[in-house]
Amino acid sequence: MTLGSAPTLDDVAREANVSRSTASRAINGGDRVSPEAQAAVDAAVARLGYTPNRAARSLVTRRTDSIALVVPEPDTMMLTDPFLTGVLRGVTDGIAGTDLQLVLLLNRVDEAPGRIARYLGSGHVDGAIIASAHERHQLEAALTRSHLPAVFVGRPFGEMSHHFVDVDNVEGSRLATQRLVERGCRRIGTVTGPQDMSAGIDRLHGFRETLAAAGLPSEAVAHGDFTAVGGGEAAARLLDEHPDLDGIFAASDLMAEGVLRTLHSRGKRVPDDVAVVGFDDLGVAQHTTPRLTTVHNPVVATTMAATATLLGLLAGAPVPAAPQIFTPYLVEGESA
Amino acid sequence: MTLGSAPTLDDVAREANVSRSTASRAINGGDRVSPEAQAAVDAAVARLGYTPNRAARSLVTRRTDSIALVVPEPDTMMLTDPFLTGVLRGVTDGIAGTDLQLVLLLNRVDEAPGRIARYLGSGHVDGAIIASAHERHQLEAALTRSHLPAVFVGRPFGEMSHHFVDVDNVEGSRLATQRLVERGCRRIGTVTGPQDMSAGIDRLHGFRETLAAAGLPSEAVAHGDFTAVGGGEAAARLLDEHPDLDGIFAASDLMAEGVLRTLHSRGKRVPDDVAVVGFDDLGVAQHTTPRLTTVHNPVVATTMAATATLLGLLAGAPVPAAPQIFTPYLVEGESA
DNA sequence: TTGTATGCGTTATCAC
DNA sequence: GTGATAACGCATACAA
Repeated sequence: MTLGSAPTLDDVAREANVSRSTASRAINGGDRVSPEAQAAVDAAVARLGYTPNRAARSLVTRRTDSIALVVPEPDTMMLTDPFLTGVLRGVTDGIAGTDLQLVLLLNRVDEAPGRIARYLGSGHVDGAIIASAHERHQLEAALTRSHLPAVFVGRPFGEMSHHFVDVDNVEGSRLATQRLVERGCRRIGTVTGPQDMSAGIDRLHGFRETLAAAGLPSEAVAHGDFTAVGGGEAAARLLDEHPDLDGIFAASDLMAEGVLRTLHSRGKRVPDDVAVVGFDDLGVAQHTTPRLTTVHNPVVATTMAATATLLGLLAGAPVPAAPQIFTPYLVEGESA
Repeated sequence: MTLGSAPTLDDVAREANVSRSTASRAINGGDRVSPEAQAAVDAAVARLGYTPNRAARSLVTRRTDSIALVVPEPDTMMLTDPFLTGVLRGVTDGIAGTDLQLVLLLNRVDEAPGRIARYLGSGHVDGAIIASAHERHQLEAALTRSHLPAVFVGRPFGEMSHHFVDVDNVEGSRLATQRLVERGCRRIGTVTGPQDMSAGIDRLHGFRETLAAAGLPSEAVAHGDFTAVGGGEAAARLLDEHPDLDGIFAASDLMAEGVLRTLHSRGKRVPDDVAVVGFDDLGVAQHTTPRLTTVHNPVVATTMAATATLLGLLAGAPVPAAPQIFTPYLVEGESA
């Protein structure tokens, strides 16, 4: 160990008066090492401030000890979505206690497609958590090809061969829509999420099913993009086509915020003229005027579960039989 | 190259009928390789789908080809700050075109301090971008000790030996405060950012200096934490102590949002009773009611500059003489 | 339980 | 311009 360079396993071994292999074993779990040797190595490690060289370890173990969090979201607006925050928090907490690195893979502005898929397929990470997947990104096929352990946060589109964890979006939108129905609304519309994302699709399904079951029409549908601005614009279109609307289900709180703004600017009182229910409960619902009635989406828990599944996969654990689906619940506000 | 395992440099060399050394040279810049050899190697690489093994390369080059983005923010609320979004975007765009990995280092909930400092000092990354640094994190000392190339987004506290890029916070808050003064406000207060962050400190300085220059008192100060909730609470305290306030400078738009909410709940009209100016212009300002007058904070540009500086450091470029300071500007809204 | 020997895939050195 | 060959730091099969 020359001055200035980091201590190596050899330095530790020398310091502890054992062989390199014994030092290695002591450091990695302590299997087949005498208590004395273990103590000597531990002491040497502490004294030298030794940290294993990740590259060298990777080279022989053929693992990188890092996982990727993929957010293939091309829209800058989307990044401000508290959803990403929750995902970040979930993954971060999920790998706490492990020595896994988190490599963040965001879509770059104006970049050619395929970079992320290529990266994932190139063995740079041991596994991946995929959030906010759009159908057009075609990550699923690439993932299938590369055999990289991966878990989706939110149901993927294609063959159900991918692992995923999700919130029950159909049930959530059912809760939201049912609330409007029970409140007495009879002309109910919805501002949907993107229809190339499973969350957007599922929440529209729940909406339609609930209204059908209640014997109410469900043709008042405007598509949003999970942003506040997009939600406001969708609400404007909705009101133009259906001026008599008395209830709106917005498929995300961010969009609901835009809906409230549009309603306000058109002089509609909430909830008296038009009742509104959102979806997510990730912080914005408490800050709207009036406070938003919404459906709680346990993003952090969902993402932590996804991370746990991925860790299991990496450890060679038996494959879970079915995806974990988390249950949403209604959160009282003043808007419906 | 056995089936299922990734192709190695040896495979490429064999396929191209050259030695491993030549293949390596051809792949890394093509210095001292004949055009024929280069072409043969390129073809082989394409045919095999070869990607260099990062661990092996790291081991010999002693570089990891990855940089860390450090957000030592313990408060969950803070993560939702659009500031982080901008930083993320800036770093991501800043390393576009390189093959650098982005390793995200977030503070974990309830974690013992020092993990991030240890990680940075352990040679796992080639460099680091530090955002949202609080004084108590003591990253600066650790960074100085480890000699890890690092660039702060936002001025650090201690010795000025660290590289950093910043927005001119003093000038920004001067613009904001001056706007209130010119509008006719005479009893002006501020909701500050955390006083253990340079942005929080500097914005308070600009506020005080401007009022002093205008011959106005500046004792109406309440400390916030850069969150909407904290801003609202600070505004409440401010109004309790100074009921006659006719202008408030909030040191961030998120806090300004809380300020507006508090003013609304107390029946104060904005801007007629109390004018409000924020700071950041990262998306929330356009969505408040009324639309917020604020100061544009070029976070993405700032962070991209920080990333560029770091890349220069890694490339052994001459150290920039002085930190880059970006200039903020006022953005018209309806609140002041 | 311990140590010896080997190889992981790459770049760098140095003869040719 | 090219190709052997030696590290880089670590984990592990195998012998002791």
